[in-house]
Amino acid sequence: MAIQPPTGQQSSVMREKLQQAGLRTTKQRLMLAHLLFGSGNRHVTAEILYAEASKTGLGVSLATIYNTLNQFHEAGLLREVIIDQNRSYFDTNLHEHHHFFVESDARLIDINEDEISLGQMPDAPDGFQTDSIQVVIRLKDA
Amino acid sequence: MAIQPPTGQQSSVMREKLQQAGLRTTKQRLMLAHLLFGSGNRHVTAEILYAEASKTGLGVSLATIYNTLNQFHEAGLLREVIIDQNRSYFDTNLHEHHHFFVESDARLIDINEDEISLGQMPDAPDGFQTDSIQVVIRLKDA
DNA sequence: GTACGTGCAAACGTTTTGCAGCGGG
DNA sequence: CCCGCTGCAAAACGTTTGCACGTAC
Repeated sequence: MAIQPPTGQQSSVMREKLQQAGLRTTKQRLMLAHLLFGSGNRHVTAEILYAEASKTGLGVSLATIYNTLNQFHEAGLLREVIIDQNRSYFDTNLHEHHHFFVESDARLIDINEDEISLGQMPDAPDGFQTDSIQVVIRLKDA
Repeated sequence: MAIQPPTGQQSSVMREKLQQAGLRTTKQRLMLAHLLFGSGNRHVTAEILYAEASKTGLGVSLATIYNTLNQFHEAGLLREVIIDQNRSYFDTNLHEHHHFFVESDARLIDINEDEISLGQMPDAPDGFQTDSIQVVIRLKDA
């Protein structure tokens, strides 16, 4: 096995992930992919990801963060969660699932699949089809 | 019975509504209340309401539209529906209910209460309590 | 009369865009 | 080598705010 480049062992995995999505494997995208997909499911805003990315040696501009999040989203690597008027959230968990939203600190929490079950859901009105079903449970401090 | 002011017969109804909410009955608020509550349940954005208000004789500034929507919301006369990243929706239907969202034209449609039933919903995590449960079914053109 | 509402314009925070230069394929 | 990506700054967008004036009570 070849010696890994300084960007870390995960590089080749992330490299493949980007290539499969039809995206060029630039330094910034590899680094962001590593932050996003390197450690389980995550919910990020541009601001959060920018803060993390800024801590790494590699510099990234906020514009690139936005561009990259949008590209990853279009490429199907991320889901968008519309839950807060003030910022966009992206979720690395691609399965249809639902969320708690803690209003006091703008934090998103996955609802465990076996804790929720939908009852009867309506058919889409004539001329439309259902794209997705999203359940949001807003939480306040007890 | 006294002769009604030129603002129309509904004025006294709206006047009471505002007074009960602890809001002063200004010309603008009465006009906006009439647009919002005068004809069944509605889903409005600031932009939509501004367009309608501008058509009436009475002038209103966009800032007043925003202020008024927020005040009505705080006073409990409107519900906020977070469903679109680009604009805030307000709903005159105060009951907990759910929505279709037509992505192609950013339109909100109420889901009839008897067409939907929730199954098992999770308890709020420790330290929190459920504030609201919102189901959004996103629609695309068939 | 006075506290609150309104209108305007300017400020705000988030997100997008135009463009010159860099770098992956 | 070329086209796409990056960074920066500027623009765009919906929304909020500061202040002078007007008005409900």
